[in-house]
Amino acid sequence: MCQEKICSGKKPYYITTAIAYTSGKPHIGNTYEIVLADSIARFKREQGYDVRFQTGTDEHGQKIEQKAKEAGIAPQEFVDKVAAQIKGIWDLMNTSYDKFIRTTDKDHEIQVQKIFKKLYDKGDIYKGYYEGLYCTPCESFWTPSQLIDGKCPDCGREVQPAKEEAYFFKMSKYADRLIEHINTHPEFIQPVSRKNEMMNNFLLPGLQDLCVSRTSFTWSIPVSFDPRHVTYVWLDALTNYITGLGYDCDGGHGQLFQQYWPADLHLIGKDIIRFHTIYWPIFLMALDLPLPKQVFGHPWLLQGEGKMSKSRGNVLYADTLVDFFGVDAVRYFVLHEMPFDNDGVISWELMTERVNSDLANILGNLVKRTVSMVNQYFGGLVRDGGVREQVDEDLKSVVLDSVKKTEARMDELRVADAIGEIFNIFRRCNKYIDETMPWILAKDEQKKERLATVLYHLVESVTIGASLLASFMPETSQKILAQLNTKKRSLDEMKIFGKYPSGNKVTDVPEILFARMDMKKVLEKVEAMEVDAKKGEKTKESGNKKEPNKEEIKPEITYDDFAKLQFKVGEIIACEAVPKSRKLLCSQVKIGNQVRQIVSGIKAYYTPEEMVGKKVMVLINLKPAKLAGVMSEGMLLCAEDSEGNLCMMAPEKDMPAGSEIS
RNA sequence: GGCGGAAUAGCUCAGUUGGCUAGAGCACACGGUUCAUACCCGUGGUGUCGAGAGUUCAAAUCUCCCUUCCGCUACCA
Repeated sequence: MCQEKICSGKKPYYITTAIAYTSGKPHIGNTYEIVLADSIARFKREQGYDVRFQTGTDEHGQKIEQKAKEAGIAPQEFVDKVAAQIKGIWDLMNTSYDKFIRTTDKDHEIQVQKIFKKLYDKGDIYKGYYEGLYCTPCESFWTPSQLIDGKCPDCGREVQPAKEEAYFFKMSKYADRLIEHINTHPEFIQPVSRKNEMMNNFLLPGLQDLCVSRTSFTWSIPVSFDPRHVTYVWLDALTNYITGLGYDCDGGHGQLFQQYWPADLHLIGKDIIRFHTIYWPIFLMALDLPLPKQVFGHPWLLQGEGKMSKSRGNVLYADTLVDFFGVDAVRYFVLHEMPFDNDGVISWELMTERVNSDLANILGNLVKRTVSMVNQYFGGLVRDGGVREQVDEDLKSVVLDSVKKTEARMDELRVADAIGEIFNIFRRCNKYIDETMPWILAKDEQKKERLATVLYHLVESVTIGASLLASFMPETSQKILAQLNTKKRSLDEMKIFGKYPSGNKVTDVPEILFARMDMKKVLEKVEAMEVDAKKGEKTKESGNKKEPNKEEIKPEITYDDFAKLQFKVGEIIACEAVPKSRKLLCSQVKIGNQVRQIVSGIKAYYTPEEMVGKKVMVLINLKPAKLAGVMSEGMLLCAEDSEGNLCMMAPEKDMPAGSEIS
């Protein structure tokens, strides 16, 4: 422990989220991470750590360059807008970050250039050639494994083998050190199951060198000594964790860096574990810096039915949910619904259920009935009457035990479980009311002191529960404590039962914390909202540019490009649903004298029966592919309207199956 | 194809080194209660613990095999 840390009397705790990519508005799944990080950061503060909490945005890259172009604005203007939007959502979610870094921040860019140069001078970065399969319209390289059906995963077009000059980082040089580190620090990669994946798939078979520069786009940080090249994603993005602390490659870092590096926790999504547990530690080794203590790859929050797609207009955004349910309800949901290492699911139904059963019923109702009784029986005065019974001991032990367990769960980063422990307090309180039956006690003047004691214990328990809740639902915690006319307890103060000042007066106007919601009404409103959204989108389309995402404009092609496609008239002679798939129909299509099997995603619009006998337009030279395990040898062409309704393309007059279309 | 994980109540999942009638939350049904937001409390499960075989006095838990699903990864088309 260093001098400063002892002086400030607090141990430092540096937590980061991944930086969000500024390609568009983050949905609720992206928002989950910042809320999770926030609850951990807040709890660490409660535990007395000197917390630094950093988040931010990743703003470079080809995709952003393209999006900006589509929107007809400069990349900087584009990322300024999106970054502001992201920050707005982080703020809406009431997250307590200390630093919001942007990779377009000047000081970050300068350091990235210096780091690049330093690693080059050191010999860890060298110039070579990037070989891969190139998609010209997308200006992107792909590895064979990234291709989808042999085509560009972005646009679905053919790719060509190509070569591009690029700088590479010698990953293999540090591999042994990293393997050693991972083996001697079992806590480094969380959840541990990911450790094996990294070891078996990357480290043990031998690391490939990593491409760290590109020449195919310009919206990134130029390589200082070779300006044709710009820095390619990871060296730029990952270093935010140190540049955000004022790291200086030349050694002139300020106090922040000395105080908080190495990070205690990088909180990231499970999709980027590899970059944080392999490339990032190796970069740090190359820079002679200590490694972060822990990387936690959290699971994802998925939307029910797995169809979070913008075109369907059903993507859930944090601000929409907040409008409906309130900030703390959304915070509660995402934190509670996400187990440690399984993906969670969110939907309007689940969200409503959770709000009703946990927040309105168990918590809100408890606070209301408690405050109401204190008002009704004692004019709002909370007083310890000193008449104890056995049941009080049980309440007390559950409350105190929950405090300990909450802390234990948080130390393991099991946030969902920690919240569960807190709600145990509230559940126990409701039961306590039933056991002690204050309304019966109230009828007997001689039981008055017992009644006072019961209510005192209740108020005390709710005070502790509400204090514990502060890291997860800050506003609600405050509201409850305000109603009880008391202050938030410190963690140590929560470990003692009976600190609520006897004789204190609670509010005489108890407020409903969470209103129960009618599921039907919620769903009706949601439906209305979605219809509105679609209308809005239509008017946007017909009116001005604004939302350029909808109308995809493909680059011009030559006649030769077109001539590659071969279309014929096909007749559906048999058709059946593909088992185990929601959308697919499998058709036998007669084309000339051959019959082909073609799978299409049209089940929602056509029944197998009505397909039979139709003459349709078929793309016949598409490479066969397996869809849902069924071979498909071609494509039935359809028109699709803005709401996603499909219609088969058919010859306008009857033509024999097999007729060539051109 | 390789490595790893999972399969337990209608749903989401607990189940530590094999050991008393296999649990929790939600949902559902019934009962109680009225301080409270039709709320809270209690009671209720004939669940082949994915199938099969084995080890054992005893297996959801260990071994083998099969099936299905998931993650990471590779490759073929």
